[in-house]
Amino acid sequence: MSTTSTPSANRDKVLATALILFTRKGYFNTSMRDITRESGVSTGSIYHYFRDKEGVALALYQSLIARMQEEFSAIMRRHDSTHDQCRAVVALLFRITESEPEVMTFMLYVKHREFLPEERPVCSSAPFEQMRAMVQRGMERGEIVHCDVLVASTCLFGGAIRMITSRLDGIVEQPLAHYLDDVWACSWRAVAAN
Amino acid sequence: MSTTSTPSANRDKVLATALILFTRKGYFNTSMRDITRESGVSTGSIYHYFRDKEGVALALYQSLIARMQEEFSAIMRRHDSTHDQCRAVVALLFRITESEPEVMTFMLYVKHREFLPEERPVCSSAPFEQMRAMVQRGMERGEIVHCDVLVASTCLFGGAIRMITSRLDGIVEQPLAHYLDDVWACSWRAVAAN
DNA sequence: GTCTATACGACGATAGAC
DNA sequence: GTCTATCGTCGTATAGAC
Repeated sequence: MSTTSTPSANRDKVLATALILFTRKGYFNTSMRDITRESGVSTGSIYHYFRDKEGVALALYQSLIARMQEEFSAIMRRHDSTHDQCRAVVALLFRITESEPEVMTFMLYVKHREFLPEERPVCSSAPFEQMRAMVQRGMERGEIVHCDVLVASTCLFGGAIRMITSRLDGIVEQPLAHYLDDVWACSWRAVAAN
Repeated sequence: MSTTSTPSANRDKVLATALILFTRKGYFNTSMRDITRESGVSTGSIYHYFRDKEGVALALYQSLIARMQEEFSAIMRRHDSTHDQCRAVVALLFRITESEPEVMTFMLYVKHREFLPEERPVCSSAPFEQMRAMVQRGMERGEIVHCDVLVASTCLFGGAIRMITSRLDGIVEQPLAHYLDDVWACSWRAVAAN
């Protein structure tokens, strides 16, 4: 019932392989030959589903952004206060970082601009706009100090996001769940009203 | 009086050109041909000074890290309290971001690991260790809440660093100086004792 | 839709004269 | 130290059979 009638196992296999290789070795260090070898799908088939190498990266990027957007929307429905919404976002990001590090790496850490020059930068993508919207709402409700929304949202999530990239870099030893309470305490204190 | 007797104008020209091109188009989108064309230095000369393309990137990376390290050391000498030291660091980073965006881009934003696999990630480089040392000291003095040093330093600087990357991405409209007071207020509140 | 074989261009790096 | 000319490799993408 999706727009493309046959989702095709091969197409998915290519995307899954690309996610692993792009995050492990980088986009430019991954050749189409690598993808054919690791996925077991032939060159011809790959070019049947995707225009070119960039097309593979684009499809991957958009599918991950869309997934994030849905998860964030679910959080916004599930929680009332800005405090609870934002904490749930951080908890979700921490959880994904541990269970699917490649997903997080590709979202936050891969320099899409170098191979997807047409695409908007991640930080202006839908999920990041949802994060800013939550903060905006919190300001209107008086939960968050009144100041520039961009500043507040950057400071609120900046620590957590840097914690994630540090973890992905191997600087942080323990699973992120171990730090969640402390990080959130600092983050919320940075912007909480009163 | 440096280790290499002749610093050579050509060598510097190559490094300056590489900084511009690597940050503007990315390392992999920049060919040695681009560097020869833009710098006006011939292929032969470049390979006289550097082992290979990676050698150019490495020399550039190390010179920028060294410069940062010196500037941070000067800050640590000039200020006493952790509060003042850390605020000076943020102010410095904001200033460099505006006056030499390529330097900041190359330091924070270029994925060195993809083309300098042997090098330690930026976050474990000397300047970042200096930042953690400042926080550690602040904790011992009672200026900063007692908690995991990594968490505190990540939360203290995370907002500012994300502000910088947002600015480099074009998300932030105003020069960073405009946000310095607000950002620092949030950042310090996140970790300040009492 | 899937495959193999291959064309073609671009790149990094070298050789060797000056 | 600097240059030009060139080599060999590799990677993307296509052609065309099944």
